[in-house]
Amino acid sequence: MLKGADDVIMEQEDSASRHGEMTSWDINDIKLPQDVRQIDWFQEWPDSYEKHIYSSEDKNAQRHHSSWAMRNTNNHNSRILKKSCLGVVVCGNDCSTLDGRKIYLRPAICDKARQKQQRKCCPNCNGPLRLLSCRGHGGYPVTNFWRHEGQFIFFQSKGAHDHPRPETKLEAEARRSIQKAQTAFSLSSPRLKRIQKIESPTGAMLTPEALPLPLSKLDAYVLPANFGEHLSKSSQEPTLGSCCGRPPYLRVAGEDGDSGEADLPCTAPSPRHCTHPSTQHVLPMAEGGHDPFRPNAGPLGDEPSEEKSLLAYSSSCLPPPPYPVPQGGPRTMASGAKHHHHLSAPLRGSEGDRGQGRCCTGLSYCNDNAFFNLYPLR
DNA sequence: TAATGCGGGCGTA
DNA sequence: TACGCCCGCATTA
Repeated sequence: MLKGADDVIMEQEDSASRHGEMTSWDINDIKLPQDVRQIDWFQEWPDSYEKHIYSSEDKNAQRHHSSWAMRNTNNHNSRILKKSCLGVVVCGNDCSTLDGRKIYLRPAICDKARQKQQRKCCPNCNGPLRLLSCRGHGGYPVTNFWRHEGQFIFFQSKGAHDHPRPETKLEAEARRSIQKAQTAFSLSSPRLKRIQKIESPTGAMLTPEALPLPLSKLDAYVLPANFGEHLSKSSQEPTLGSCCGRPPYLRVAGEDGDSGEADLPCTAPSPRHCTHPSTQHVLPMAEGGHDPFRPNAGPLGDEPSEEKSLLAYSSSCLPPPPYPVPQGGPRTMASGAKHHHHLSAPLRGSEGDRGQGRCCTGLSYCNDNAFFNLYPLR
């Protein structure tokens, strides 16, 4: 079913790759070819030594997008934009989810944000996070070059990523959105506050009844429509949240004055495996390969609505193993992933941090991070 | 708040 | 000189 779509996409990619490989230009050439017969589909995961020519109308190309975490690098050449790969953020404990998947988070692009990110905990086991640097280009990070010339945008990558793929930008953004939404939710729901006040100190779970309304409201103005759709189905799936202590939505109002960004060290006892039941709810990205950049709109890739739709977010810690994997497309993922009132389910089953109080005490941001991982969307 | 782009500046090969 | 990298600033979402 999904396979067919993937095959088509793969063919498009192959075509794009072949086309790119056949080009003889170099990004540093004084003059780049202007007799381009065929522009390429936008490549979300360019790897190795690839060259592509995109339409200048291609929104993704215009924005110099990449699902790799690429940061701007000053090459003192205003004509050629250079970016270098930041690698991937992994769990310092090398933990695995129940189904054996590893944690591969997207490094924050902003230096400051990245430092902050590294002080946070593994969403799966609360262990320390570690930045796995990219060394795919002669020991240096893989570099991507972008150059706008006339109707085209020339892209060239140098080096082959020697690390797994991080979550995509949209996945990372979605995770943050969830965190914010969750924070707003916890701060704006008097009823929840009251319950939190009563329950949280003991680590006891909220009653499921306390959530539906605020949650649906949250979905309405924070999450994309289809995002809510994802969530809705999840309510039917049994989940337990006992691995990392209190679930994210149980943060006590005012617990961290910094909306969940407290800089507290990870206190997890280095579990090698976090057997959180819900980690089985893994988006089968490897199969479908969610790919918001896929050319479902053609080489122009001008799909703002598609881009904006945060549908089918997999758990941020659950990238598509084994990597690299074939890229899929929005269509392929649209059929899956529906989680929603799911949030209420763990409330019942979890023991909270009563028994593991030290696991995540005061680490609400860990739990925020864990949100997506514990309740991945399908 | 973070992503992104730009550009100055420094160190190294 | 090219390259990698750090930093600060401005803009944008």
